[in-house]
Amino acid sequence: MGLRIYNTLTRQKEPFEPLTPGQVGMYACGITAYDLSHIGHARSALVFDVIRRYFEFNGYRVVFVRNFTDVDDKIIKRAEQEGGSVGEVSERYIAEFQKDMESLGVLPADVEPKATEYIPQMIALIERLLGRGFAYVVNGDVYFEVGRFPHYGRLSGKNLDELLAGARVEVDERKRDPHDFALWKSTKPGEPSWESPWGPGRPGWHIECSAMSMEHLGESFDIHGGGEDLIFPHHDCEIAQSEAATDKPFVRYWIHNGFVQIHQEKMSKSLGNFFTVRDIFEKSPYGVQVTAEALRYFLLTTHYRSPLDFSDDALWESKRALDRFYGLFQRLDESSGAKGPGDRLLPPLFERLGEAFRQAMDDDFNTPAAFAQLQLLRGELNRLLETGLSKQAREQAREAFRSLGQVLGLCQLSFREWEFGIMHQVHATDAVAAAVEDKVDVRVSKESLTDVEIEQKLAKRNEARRRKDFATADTIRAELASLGITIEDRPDGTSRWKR
RNA sequence: GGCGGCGUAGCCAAGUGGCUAAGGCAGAGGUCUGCAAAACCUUUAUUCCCGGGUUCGAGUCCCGGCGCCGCCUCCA
Repeated sequence: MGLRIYNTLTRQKEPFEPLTPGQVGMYACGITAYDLSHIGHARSALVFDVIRRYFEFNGYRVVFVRNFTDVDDKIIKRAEQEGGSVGEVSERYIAEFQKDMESLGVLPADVEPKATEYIPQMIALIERLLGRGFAYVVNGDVYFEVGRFPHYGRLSGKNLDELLAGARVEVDERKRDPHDFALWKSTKPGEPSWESPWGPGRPGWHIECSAMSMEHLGESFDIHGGGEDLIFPHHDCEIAQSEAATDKPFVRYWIHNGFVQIHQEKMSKSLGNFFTVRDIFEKSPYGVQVTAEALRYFLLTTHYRSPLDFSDDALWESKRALDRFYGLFQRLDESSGAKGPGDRLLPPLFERLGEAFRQAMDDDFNTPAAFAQLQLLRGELNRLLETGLSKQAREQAREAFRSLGQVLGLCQLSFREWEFGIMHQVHATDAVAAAVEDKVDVRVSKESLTDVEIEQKLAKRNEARRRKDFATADTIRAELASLGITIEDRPDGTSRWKR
């Protein structure tokens, strides 16, 4: 059936047909680098990361561009506050963003252009617009004249009359229409500026994405996306500028992700109700990889276009769901020497659930439905494990999760890297609060025993169990439990353990 | 005021005209176990915010309510 994508432009799902067979050009609006990224930024980055991974999973050659806005009012303001230069501020927060994305397992884009490195392209584009009569110059500023572009507002479904009716914009007397937007802003004292045919200044926000995307992907390309708040005015302005300049359709598929909310309210800097990605990692009682996977899982349990309510409880619920996967991976790793009566059932199982997984992802990247297939596969394998699977079959099973999980960036760790402990008895939020309050690093206490020491204690315990000395056995188990180590006894008298 | 979206079990969340409404988390009972843990089995929505309508048939389409959210200004 093939991939179908919900296109904001047409407000319906459409079959995906790339401009060039086998290739995909996609551009995602990245961050304005003036502060640490919050979970909302992470969601957006993750959504496009997964979309990109899924295209690659399907064998497309993808060119993925994600930009950085490194000059704008907020960065300038921040630089004034911090006493640094605009370049220092933006460089710092770009580095922080990249650090956060690496923690989260969001792959770097193929190109990560910065606005200030594309000034010549922007100037060229503005000149084109001036030459074609879509823009005008006023005292060193250049504005795009929205009235000249017949479809302005098509993406957001707005028209100029409606916009005016609800206008909350300050009317700038120099503009011919209140909705005309700046392509080039003349410099003010103390601000960074570049030379241009209209005097020193800096680019408007919208023009940078048009210039950078066309530079790397061409005047028409497949996919452009970002948070849903960018639909208007940002993306409508991009369409207007780009198409006015080229007379070509700018983008074929517009993809927008929904917001992260806190208590049913938009998470945003201006509302002050945000959690940074850094907060999550710092407060987490788990290591980076485990926290990242829990956060990824959480952010993908809701379809990308729906709002997603963030809470600690919901995040750690995702962690618990992942525990079940890694518990299975641990069992799959054990060499029991079983013959494997269930082996022949595996190929059709992988076939069926793998196909269902692809169908889910094909349906506008329906990650929640795709998760359901992985969970079904988990259940089936747990059952088959009881009937018996050969070592080879178990390796294939693990590989199936690795392969499908690759698309979502999940299930890639070894079970020894996963951390099961700590949250089993204690409520997640309490544990986090306790850890923060007591300044106790929970991870330290969990790692206070080496694998060898654990094995030694287990050997002592199982020796006691053989003597039916259950008091001693239970004492050892309690001791390990207090260190965040869980014991699971096997039927044959041996035991496995989890951190 | 204009535009758009959402309302499915205790919680999270798929499903957009047709077999018995996915899946997860949490809960309950059971199997296994010395006891646990894990896993497995059973169990949790005669019903999809409310009221009409279209249809042989609707959670799914239409109309009208109610509630919530977003955009219209920088914003992922």
